[in-house]
Amino acid sequence: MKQTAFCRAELVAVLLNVRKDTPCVLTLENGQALPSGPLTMGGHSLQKELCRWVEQQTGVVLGHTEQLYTFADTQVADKSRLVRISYMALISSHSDQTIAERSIYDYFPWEDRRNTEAQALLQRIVLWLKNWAGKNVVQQRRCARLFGLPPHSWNDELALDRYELLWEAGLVHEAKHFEGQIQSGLPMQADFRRVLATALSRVRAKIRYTSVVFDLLPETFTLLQLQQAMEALAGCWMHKQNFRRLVLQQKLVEEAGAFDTPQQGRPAKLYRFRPEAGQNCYLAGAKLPLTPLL
Amino acid sequence: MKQTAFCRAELVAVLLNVRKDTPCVLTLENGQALPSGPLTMGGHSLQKELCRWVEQQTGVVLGHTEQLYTFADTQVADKSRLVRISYMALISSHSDQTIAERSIYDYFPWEDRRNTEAQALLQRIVLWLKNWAGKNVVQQRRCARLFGLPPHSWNDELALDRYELLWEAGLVHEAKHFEGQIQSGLPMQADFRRVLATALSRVRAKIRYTSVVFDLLPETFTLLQLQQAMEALAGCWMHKQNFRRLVLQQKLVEEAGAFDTPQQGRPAKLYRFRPEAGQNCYLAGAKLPLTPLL
DNA sequence: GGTACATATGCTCAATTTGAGTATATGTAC
DNA sequence: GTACATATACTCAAATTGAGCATATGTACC
Repeated sequence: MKQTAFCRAELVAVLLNVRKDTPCVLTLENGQALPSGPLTMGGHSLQKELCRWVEQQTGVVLGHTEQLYTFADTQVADKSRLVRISYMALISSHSDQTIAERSIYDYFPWEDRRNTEAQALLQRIVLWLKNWAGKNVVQQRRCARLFGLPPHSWNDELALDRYELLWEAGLVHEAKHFEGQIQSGLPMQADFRRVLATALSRVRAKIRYTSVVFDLLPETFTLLQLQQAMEALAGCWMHKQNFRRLVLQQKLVEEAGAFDTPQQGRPAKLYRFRPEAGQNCYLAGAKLPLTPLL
Repeated sequence: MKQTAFCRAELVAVLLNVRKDTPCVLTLENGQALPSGPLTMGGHSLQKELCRWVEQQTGVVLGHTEQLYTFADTQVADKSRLVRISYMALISSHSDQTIAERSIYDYFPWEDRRNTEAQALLQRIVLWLKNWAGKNVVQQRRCARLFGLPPHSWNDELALDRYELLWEAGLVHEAKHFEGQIQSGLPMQADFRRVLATALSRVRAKIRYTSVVFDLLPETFTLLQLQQAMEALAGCWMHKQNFRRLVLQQKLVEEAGAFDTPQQGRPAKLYRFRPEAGQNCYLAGAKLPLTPLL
């Protein structure tokens, strides 16, 4: 075994947020970077350190926080290692801090299946991939699985895998052999976009079987707001009545006793999350209660 | 922001394996440690580095490998940070390497709900916890949720959370204020047992909705073997006929054309995993097809 | 050959859960 | 009070699941 290596360590944060029907991320440097900073010495857990540090930097109070992934790049300059520990944190959308946020889908347009323009882009991507895969059956299958082609159906949780595939296929700016024909979302510095893709995959998986969506909502909310948050994150439409049934039957929420004050239409009841429901709610078994494709 | 901190970095590996009906882990130092070593310099990805390093050390070829969690302990000696990046890797049970393995349930006896002795232990743990929680409603609820008391049911995926709760309650040796009344599984050095608990939780979650179980099985296997691997990991019995139905209906496997040669009983067909099935199989929606509690 | 055993495999059926609607209620703006 | 927009209630067939019984096919031993 080789000698112990000293290296630098950094924390990277993906701060997520939902504004009405858009999932947002806090970015720096004109949308090209995620907040990050060196790991300091001291007796705190990484998680606590991150929270404190983000609060100092942005004034934002973090909700659910979770570690994503640790990358270890080799620095070209001195061949030393740079360890990047990435975290995802959810911010309640009621918090009125003005922070520079962008839609996650600015970076992954193909992930928003509610947007018809983006779906046209997806068509072009798929064509390119078909060409890229050529006669390689393994890659053909991979493309089919990841992009929901014929035998398969679209799986929103595979956002990270899709990004990695596009990277390999040279379809994103960060790729080594980028081929610039297709407008494939905003690029970011370093590995940041990959970290963001990791966060998207993770949060999409987690909203299904935990109560993390509620960390993105204000204290009280309507069922429509809840549904919109889910739709924003999952990037697809859901069946309204069935969604309500799912939520109410499981007693995940309780009435807050007040009503919404909408611009139009009948005011909706306000609800609040029932902490007794705990972490394990099935806000959608494995499949989301989708709306039928038009 | 403080100055950049240099720190040491280590890799830790949880190597998992299933022997008939027991989930095993490769350990060192008489079961007290997990294989670990310093992160070396060099241009490889962490994952590749880990694989190569484990192969060198143990001669074992790794199947599915995945990052678990990164811990950052503060060293007492010089106040520097030690970053530990932990990985879980699955080993096909056909590999005939003789490696020193222990049952995972030696470390977490309460997690094996197939074992009646262990369930007696669980009774005692729950009593202790009730006493520990006292009148603190939050902790009472937490205990109830994690240990499947009245309103809740047992959730095998919460192994990590349970370990953390026991740690806080001073019921495991590693805890700061350990109270040694209850024989609560073998202890390990440093954070290793926590890393192992992370792996257990992770693998239990993953076998439900991905094909990782197959990485633990030999090339061809019977449906019973598949079921036993699931049962070993989940720590509970499953309904045989319904399990078969689930697997066969989804076409996750194909007949290998040969038969098992058992000691007793009718020989079972051998199957092999169908790679076309891809990663996303629902080997159990959210709930496992359990056998009714006698 | 036949009996005991042990496991594999096939099949049934009621109870739930899901998918996709239709129908009705209750607010605002004009 | 009419148009609109959204909320909420309820229905019903299809699919999935939970639990079980029945039958098939092997070995070991008399």
